[in-house]
Amino acid sequence: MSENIIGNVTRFINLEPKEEQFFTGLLTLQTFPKKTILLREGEICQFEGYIQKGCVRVYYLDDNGFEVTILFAIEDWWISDIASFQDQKPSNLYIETLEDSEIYMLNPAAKEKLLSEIPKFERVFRMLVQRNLSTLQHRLVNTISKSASDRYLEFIKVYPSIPQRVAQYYIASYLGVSKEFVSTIRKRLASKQK
Amino acid sequence: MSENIIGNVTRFINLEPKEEQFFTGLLTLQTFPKKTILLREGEICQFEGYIQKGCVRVYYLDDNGFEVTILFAIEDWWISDIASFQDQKPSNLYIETLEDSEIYMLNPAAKEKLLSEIPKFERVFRMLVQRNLSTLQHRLVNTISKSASDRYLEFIKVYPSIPQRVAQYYIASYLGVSKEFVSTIRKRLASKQK
DNA sequence: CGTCTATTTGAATGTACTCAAAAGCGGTGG
DNA sequence: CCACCGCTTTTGAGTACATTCAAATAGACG
Repeated sequence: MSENIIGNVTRFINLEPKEEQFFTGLLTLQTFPKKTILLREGEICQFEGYIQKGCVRVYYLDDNGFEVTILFAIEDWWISDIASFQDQKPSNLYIETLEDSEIYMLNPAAKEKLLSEIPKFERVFRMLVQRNLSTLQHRLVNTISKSASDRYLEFIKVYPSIPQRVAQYYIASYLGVSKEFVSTIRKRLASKQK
Repeated sequence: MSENIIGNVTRFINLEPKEEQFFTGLLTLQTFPKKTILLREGEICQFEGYIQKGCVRVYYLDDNGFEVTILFAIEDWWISDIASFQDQKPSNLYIETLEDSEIYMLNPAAKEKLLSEIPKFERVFRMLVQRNLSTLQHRLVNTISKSASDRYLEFIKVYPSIPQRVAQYYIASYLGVSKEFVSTIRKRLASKQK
């Protein structure tokens, strides 16, 4: 049933059977069709979500109305706008499903209950934020110091399944290049001339 | 004495006089000359530091040995490699003073004591990490979607004091452009033609 | 099979980079 | 006080990487 999310959490902390039950009792499994917007700019994020099945992206609309993809998330990943969620303040991000998805949703009240009942969950959420921060740091450095084709290569190494699952222009908006240029990169790589 | 750091913390939580004393008792005020490396790649970060006076930068050495500045920090900012500090694992960042600096240092043992004694400090550190995350997200989006001169303009708006305090090539390594190009940008801006 | 969307291709352009050299600036010693 | 040295910034020429725009092709879905 909810094996995966337990597996995810127990990478960081151990749980008694009772604690597992308490935790899963606080979650709601929701299903969303492809292209559902789970959060939009200006809204307050009311969930931390664990993706049981599907694919989601988090993006930002820049000053020119251009979408910049911050993050792709697939099975076994968590998604949220944590700043908006924690402080209950308006988000400046969008979160959208790219496939039909099943997501375990944890709302603010449930999270609070969870943390006061089983404080060691603090660690789980801290780890998630930290990993987020490290990933983002690494990505910023890559964006600054690597060529687009190197970034593409690293991307398909880190997310091997994504290129088959999402449209190429989403990948372009993640890499920070035009959709045409992703096509050019792929052509070059295919002919091995890098 | 330690007014500033108290002011910083009490933006997030209220402190009784006793709690203030307990907190400041855990800190060590250290002074470092310009160009001191406080943390280098491979080391484990043993501090969270509050800058009382001075200027510091956090940078990363990319695959070509090129420095990418992640962050500048001046008075009233905190610095650390939080992932390395929390998990006591080797860092991949460098932290270096750019001016003679006075920094309140909090070591892992002291932080632990602080949190177990005054749990509401959890909030302070959570806010710091979150702010970090938001800033980094914003910076990534800018790096992807704005021209170098727009990024320069935003930089001097956010850090008005930095250009006067640090060498231009540090700013270049923050913006993700060559040092020569920062010079070109400045020339263009000076002649108002953007 | 036709329509809509996504991807590819190519030409022209622009933004930022590299390399090399010159100029500016701050400190130090004669 | 001036001359020199080292470090930083500026300037310019040539180049590379990535973009825009327009058009052609390919894929997906009803």
